[in-house]
Amino acid sequence: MTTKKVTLTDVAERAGVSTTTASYILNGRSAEMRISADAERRVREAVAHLGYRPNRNARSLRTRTTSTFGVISDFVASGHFASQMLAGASAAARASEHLLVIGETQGDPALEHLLIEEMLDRQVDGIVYATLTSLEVRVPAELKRLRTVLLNCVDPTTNIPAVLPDEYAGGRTAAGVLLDAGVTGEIHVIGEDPTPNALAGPGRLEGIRARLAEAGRSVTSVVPCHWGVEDAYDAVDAWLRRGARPAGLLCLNDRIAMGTYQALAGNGLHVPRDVSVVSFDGSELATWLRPRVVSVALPFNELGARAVQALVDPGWADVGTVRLPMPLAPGGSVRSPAVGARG
Amino acid sequence: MTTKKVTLTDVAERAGVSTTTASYILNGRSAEMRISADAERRVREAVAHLGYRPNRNARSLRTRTTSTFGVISDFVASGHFASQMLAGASAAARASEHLLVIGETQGDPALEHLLIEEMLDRQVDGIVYATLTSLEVRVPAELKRLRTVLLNCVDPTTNIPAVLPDEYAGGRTAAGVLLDAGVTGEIHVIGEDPTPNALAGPGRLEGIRARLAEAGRSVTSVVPCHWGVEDAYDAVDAWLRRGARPAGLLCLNDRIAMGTYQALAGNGLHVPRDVSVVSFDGSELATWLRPRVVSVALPFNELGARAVQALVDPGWADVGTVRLPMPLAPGGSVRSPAVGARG
DNA sequence: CTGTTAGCGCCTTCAA
DNA sequence: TTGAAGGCGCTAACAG
Repeated sequence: MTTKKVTLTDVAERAGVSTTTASYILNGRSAEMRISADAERRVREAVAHLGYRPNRNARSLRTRTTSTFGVISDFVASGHFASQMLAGASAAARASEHLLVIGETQGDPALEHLLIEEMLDRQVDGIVYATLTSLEVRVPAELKRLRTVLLNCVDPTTNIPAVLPDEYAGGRTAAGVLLDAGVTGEIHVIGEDPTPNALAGPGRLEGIRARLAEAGRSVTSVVPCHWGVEDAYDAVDAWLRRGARPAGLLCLNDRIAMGTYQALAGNGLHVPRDVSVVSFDGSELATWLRPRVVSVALPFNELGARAVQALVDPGWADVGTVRLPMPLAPGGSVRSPAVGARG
Repeated sequence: MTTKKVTLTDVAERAGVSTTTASYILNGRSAEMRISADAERRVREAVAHLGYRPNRNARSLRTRTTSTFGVISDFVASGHFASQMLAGASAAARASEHLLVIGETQGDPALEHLLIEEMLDRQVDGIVYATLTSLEVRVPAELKRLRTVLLNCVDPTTNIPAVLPDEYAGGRTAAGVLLDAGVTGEIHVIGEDPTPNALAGPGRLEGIRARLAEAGRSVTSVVPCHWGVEDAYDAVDAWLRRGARPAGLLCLNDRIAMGTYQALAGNGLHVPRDVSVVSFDGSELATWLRPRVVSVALPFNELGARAVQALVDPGWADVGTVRLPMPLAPGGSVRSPAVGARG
């Protein structure tokens, strides 16, 4: 039973109507066109019997719309981040009957250009331009002529809609956790973002500073280190050996938190008894530490979903820059008044 | 300068030739058709000048091929695994001028069915059916009528080509590391795969057993636990408290290794001085542990790439089941003769 | 209410 | 070596 291609014509024939009528019915315009109930019944029967499926390609040629969005991102691979954005985007796309075609540029502008063209050739209805980490970017010129939404990045030179996490508010949240817990000793920040054009680190730090200032406190020091586990371990270990005695630590991401945990343990310091720790990202890693580290989470799923929604939005052009809140993932890494959950 | 849609006709007109000629030239058939060098030059000039790009949709309607593959997977989101497969697949797709359209089923058969139909409606040239973890599956019937390749799963009831990691060989590798290092005491396995139809755990265990048997050794015990960090911690901690004194530990994945590390540390056991540890997956997590745990890696990128290559392969139907080797990711978790790298 | 007709943009047979 | 013409499957004026 090699299912032959069934066309609208076949359906119309079997139902004894014209393709026009069949087309109207299948596009839900039977009421509008006042198609007879009987014709409709016959067409639907034919569709079911023949197993007819419309050829979207042919339809697209006519309608100039493909129900497909393109997603251009620098890295689809690294960590569960980009992929969670994809998952959110994918779900949102389905909600509006779209499919996603993806392209990974690996940060290569030439490849990026190529992929964008490929997508345009396929007549995608819009493009989500995403970066793995929050970045200030200059989008390729061709995107400016299209229905585009930036995901996890912004281009200050254009007013293309953009969706990204509210890092500043996240920073405030993190600092607030320490304050609410009554941490009175020194509060330090671990990790300074070395990536050029990165938005996360500066935003978080700014939020932290602002919140502390409101309480008449301040960041005692910022320990610089790259955002990797080993980097953080090395930096924090050296720092502790030099005699640092922090009461609260704000790690700018979960990998830093992990390295920090290792360094604290190595120096006989216990979390949260001796030191309270709050982190950022809210990745799985945060839940793997003992005790689980309180982490201000990146809402990746929502980011992806929101970006696609912006693409679908009739008011797309005026969406502007959307900043999504970073929810708090609970843990046992902060002393006293508690932020719930198992440690 | 709102770039108007430029068609082949426009190009032909400007070049002073027929669309036929232009089409031949743009499809690289000018030699075959013995088109005059001058006509070719003029057409290329017109293309460049007009910024012409072929409408692949229109082309597809004619050629019945879309240069697009579909990827159906249960979870695109969870961890960096599926996404690495995607990255590999994406790169391989580009190599053969294809783009990927993705669909995440979340394990829901109804949704799966829907997504497959959506892809078929868009006339994809083939479908990669992927699972996040190695699984024995029953593929939906409709896929059997298509150019499909299974990724990270197999369906023993069909002979659809499949690409997955060679877990058995991986198990042998892991056991070999311990043997080569001269570990003479008890060797235990941590983690027994509770997932029904899972392939990874059983395959790895079988390989481990086989390799040890060859050396006249055997697995002293298999400590059962779910494949999560906390599960492993709890199980291993309790087990150690009961007096276990392992010399070598084979953790069935990296998360288990992490929990195991925590439990060992909590019981005053040092890696690798007191216990040698080897793990599976080769995820980033493996590199974050101190010392870095030796891990038999899942070649996710290659898996994805190979799957797409199989789809492109003219001999697709006869690809059969491909098992890719699991390379060893070095670390400092095994005593003596060393497996290179920083700990 | 339904059918006729004309493309969407491209490829390709056939004839010149 | 090139051009004219038909059609892929579908939608949408425009008649009836």
